[in-house]
Amino acid sequence: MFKTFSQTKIAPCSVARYKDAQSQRSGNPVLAETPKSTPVDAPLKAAKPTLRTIADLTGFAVTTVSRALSNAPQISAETRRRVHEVAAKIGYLPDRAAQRLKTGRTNVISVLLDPHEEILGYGTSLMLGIANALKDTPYHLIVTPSFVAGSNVDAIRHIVRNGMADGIIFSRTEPFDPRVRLLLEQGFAFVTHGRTDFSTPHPYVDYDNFTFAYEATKRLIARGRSKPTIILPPRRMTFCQHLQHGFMTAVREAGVAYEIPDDIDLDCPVDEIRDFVSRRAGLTDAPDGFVCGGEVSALATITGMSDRGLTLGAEYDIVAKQTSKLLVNIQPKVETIYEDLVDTGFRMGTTLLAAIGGETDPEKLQTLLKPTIVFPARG
Amino acid sequence: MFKTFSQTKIAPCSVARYKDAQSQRSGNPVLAETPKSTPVDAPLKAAKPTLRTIADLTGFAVTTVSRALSNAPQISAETRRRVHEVAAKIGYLPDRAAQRLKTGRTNVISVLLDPHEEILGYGTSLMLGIANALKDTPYHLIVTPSFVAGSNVDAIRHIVRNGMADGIIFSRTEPFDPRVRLLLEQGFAFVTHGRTDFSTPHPYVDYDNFTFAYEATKRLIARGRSKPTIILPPRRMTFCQHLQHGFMTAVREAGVAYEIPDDIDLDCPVDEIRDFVSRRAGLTDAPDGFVCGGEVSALATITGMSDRGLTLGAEYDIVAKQTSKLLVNIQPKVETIYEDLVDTGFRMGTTLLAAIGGETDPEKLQTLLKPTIVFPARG
DNA sequence: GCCGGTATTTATAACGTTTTAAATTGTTCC
DNA sequence: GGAACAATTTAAAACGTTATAAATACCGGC
Repeated sequence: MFKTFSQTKIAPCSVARYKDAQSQRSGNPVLAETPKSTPVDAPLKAAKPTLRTIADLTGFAVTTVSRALSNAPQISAETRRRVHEVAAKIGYLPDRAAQRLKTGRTNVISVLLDPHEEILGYGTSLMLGIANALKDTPYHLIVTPSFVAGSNVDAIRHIVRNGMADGIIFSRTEPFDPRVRLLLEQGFAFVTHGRTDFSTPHPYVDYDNFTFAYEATKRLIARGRSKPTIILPPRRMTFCQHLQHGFMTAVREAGVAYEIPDDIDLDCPVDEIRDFVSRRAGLTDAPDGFVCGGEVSALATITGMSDRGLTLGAEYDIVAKQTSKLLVNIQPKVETIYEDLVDTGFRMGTTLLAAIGGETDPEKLQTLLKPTIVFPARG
Repeated sequence: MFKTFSQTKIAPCSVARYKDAQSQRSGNPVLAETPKSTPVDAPLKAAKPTLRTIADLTGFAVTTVSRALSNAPQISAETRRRVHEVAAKIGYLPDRAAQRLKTGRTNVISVLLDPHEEILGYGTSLMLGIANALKDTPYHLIVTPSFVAGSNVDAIRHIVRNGMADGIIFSRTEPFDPRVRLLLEQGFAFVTHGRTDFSTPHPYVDYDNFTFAYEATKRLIARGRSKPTIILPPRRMTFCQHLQHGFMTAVREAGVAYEIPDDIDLDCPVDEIRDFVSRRAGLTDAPDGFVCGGEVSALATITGMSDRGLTLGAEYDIVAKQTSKLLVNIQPKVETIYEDLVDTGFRMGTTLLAAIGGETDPEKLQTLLKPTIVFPARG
């Protein structure tokens, strides 16, 4: 089970001749200079096959080959078969640049990266899901960071203005999000993580935060907590209202006391949340149940309460939104409701592809993911 | 400080006519149909200016304009000035597709995304940094996920084979990483986060994990801990050896007992680490000092120890690598040494650009980032 | 006023694809 | 045997840029 290592010598990465990283692309039609060449990876950079190559190989004209590959109707079945066969054999892949130049389609999806998404792999999970949806399509995923948090409308304007992508994905929407307004006005394909209050419908994938907050709060009350509270995201974001609404509904139904902290939110630095919770716990009428919109705030809450000598499960309970394996494995006493961000990304990807493909039915472009509630047996 | 909200009605996103997300790109030379048009964002999708536009406007030939914009030497100063002026005025931006088609350069950097990077914003921080380095260049950042963990050599082969990018960025290198071998063989520009043991040098940005582990271990010993241990990454990765080496050096120098768990690593699920720590703490001769390579493993360790009734700072200490604000703010008693991943990404970006630009001096393409040690005064 | 030479500009072709329009082949029918 | 027509295939042009090679303007010197 345990092993003692002898002190191993780390060979320093010796610095000798340095392989020129350039010198590619000299249109050598045969094989391009094979470098050291382990036999395995030798013939990689062979002459890149084009439509012309297939045309020469089959005897058809370039136009015919192009048509055959795009399965145009006027090509005979036999021709189509033969062309596809040869294309597959020589590993033909259409040149993105040429296609883009000719058609104006970029085959690019742009995902806007908010600095806030740095935390806890939110952005990464979403991207993984999106990439999964794009897997067997010609689409590439390019990430466009907005260096100024919140307002990446300039980045969007740039993408639209210069045709940098066929579609845009972004998160953290506000009720009258200027990004959504801009994209609707320009008729540019996009999908958001989160809804808006615009009267014109637009593609989105959202998590049902109302239900999350409602069920979470109910659970706290069912466990006998008499004063629930909720740590909300910044007020300007749409899903803040959904959370609040769900929380309030459960609270009203049960007729219990409650509290909504006003000067703290999920975007606050972790220590501020921790200190707030700790401070509040020291005053009278402190809450004994927490709905946490994220795992980090849940951890901050636990620490803050623990600073007052209060223990989770004994003096108070937490129900948190779970988006990774972090929280539940570290502190199993926190109850959670799961939001699958990889799946969310996947759905955003397919939704955007549908929108780009011309789908206009809002039914098919709007997804509200219901949380599945699986609380452990009452402990 | 606390505020009670009245139960707000959430207006459901009404579903009416749905704006066609397509119907772009009809080569309207003037302004393209202005949709609803808030006066602000109206003239966005104007006819995209090309070299031809500038040529017509200035009276020069297209070739001359191209040359002037690329600051070719044989263009007269006055011409260059005039062309730049007009280009700026009409907001000219060269067409990426045309440039790529003609030159073969893609102006694309590909970052490989390992599923393991999902945790704790590792990937996102790196990308943010890279994007920052690419900010004022024509380069775009495309993310290429490898769906099978660890071996994304196929993804790389695809990129190289089909000229999908000008350079590649990836992490988690192994001493004789097949990805590095492939790219060196093909003479393709890349930069890694982490070193290898190949005799041919290659561009990298790495964190000095030897020093990290050495200093962390020394700190534990200085605090009076008599049996340090270290939770290492998977053995196959290069930086595992660096960590181990640093740990062992400190241990040998001090002549203290130590222990290296063999069947647990940083990639293990959090609960496995927690359970392992807890189990071990229940046996004899348990370690009383932990060097943790990541924040998550540190949290797992705290919980595991806490399950045995052992408290951080009292019965044991932890020194962990810190890559976010999470850990220190949640549990300030953990001492940390910081690794700035955004900065790392930034350096990887500039390094790769240098490599693509033809730089071959290993001195300029290899960076080893020294941790700055700032431990609080002994408490 | 013409020469050689340099400085500057230009026309033309090409990158690999798709689109438009035209050409070729095959078939049926009188 | 050819007209009319459908089924296939094809040639040529275009997307916006850069590279090659050629043209033109400018200049001093004689």
